[in-house]
Amino acid sequence: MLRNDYPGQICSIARSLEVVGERWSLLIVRDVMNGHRRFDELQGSLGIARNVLSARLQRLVEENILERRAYQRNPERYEYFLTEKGLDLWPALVSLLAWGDRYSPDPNGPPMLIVHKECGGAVSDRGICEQCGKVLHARDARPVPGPGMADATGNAKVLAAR
Amino acid sequence: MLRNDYPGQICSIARSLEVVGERWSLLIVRDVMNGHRRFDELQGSLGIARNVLSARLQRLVEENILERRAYQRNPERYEYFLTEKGLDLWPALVSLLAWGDRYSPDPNGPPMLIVHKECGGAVSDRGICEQCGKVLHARDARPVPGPGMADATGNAKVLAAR
DNA sequence: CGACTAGGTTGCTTGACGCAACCCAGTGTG
DNA sequence: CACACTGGGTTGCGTCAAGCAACCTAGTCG
Repeated sequence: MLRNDYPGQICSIARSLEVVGERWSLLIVRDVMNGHRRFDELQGSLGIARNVLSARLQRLVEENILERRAYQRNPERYEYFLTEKGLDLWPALVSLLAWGDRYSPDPNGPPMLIVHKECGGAVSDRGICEQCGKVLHARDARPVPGPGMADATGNAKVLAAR
Repeated sequence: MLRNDYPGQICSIARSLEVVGERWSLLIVRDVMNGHRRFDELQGSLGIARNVLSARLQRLVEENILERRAYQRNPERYEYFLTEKGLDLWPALVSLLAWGDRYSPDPNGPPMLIVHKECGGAVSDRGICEQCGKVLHARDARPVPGPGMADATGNAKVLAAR
């Protein structure tokens, strides 16, 4: 993927991409938002090489996008959680999702939908509830499998189980 | 940077990133939005290697995000323009811009601001005019150099001239 | 005649990614 | 007691993409 620097660019987009523009980074953030919190779970869901996943997680933790917490001792085992900074990537992910749905449509319909937890309304490309009109944030919404989601993928199972 | 495939991912975010997640791609789209339309201009502004820029432009044209048009003959010289598909990446770029401004702040303030052409209002992270409340699209807004923009960069000059 | 411009292409080197194998501590299983 | 399994990684190796500099082509300018 990307190297993580864009020398000479004086632009907040470039600065954002230095952090989350590396190959896999945004997909890791998306997966953690969808409830995948452990190393093996992420590795299986993404199909990413283990050494690369390890490097990305370290970077995302350093950048304060993820937080690594032990969920047991002896032996220590870890989970990754999104920080506020990580959760605030939600609008960008929603935009990319909407763009992908519009321009690379699945014949069966979108594989993933995002709905407003409070009222169940669909979420627009701007992260706004189309039913109640509220401007939403990561915690206000929830992914649900859409009509295009294949039957037996890991993602589908996890999403359906939530 | 990124390779351009995420095998096994059934997700519109992954599909979007297969197209625009490659290193430099989104920055090229941003630059074209900001009025850089020619090969050498893009190369200078971005500091990207010429062979890589050539490959990216070809891919973006293939994907119907950019359009290549001759602006003269003898010899033929070309410019690149955004298609509707390319223009529709604007909300995602605005989100990333806002995220970068919030979490990697420039001590002097944001280097680039986006304003609503019609009323001059600032544009929010959702691409909404904070003054008149309208949901905006690429053509409704315009970048202006912010307080953090250094004095003599190529970007600054171009932006100031618009 | 030589230099310059615009828009690339070619060749070489470096570094990131993918893959498989291995490691380690603790927990079952026969 | 030996053995396998789990979770969370690390190591080594080969390949492919990115960075850099040089070159190419068609036409214009001095």
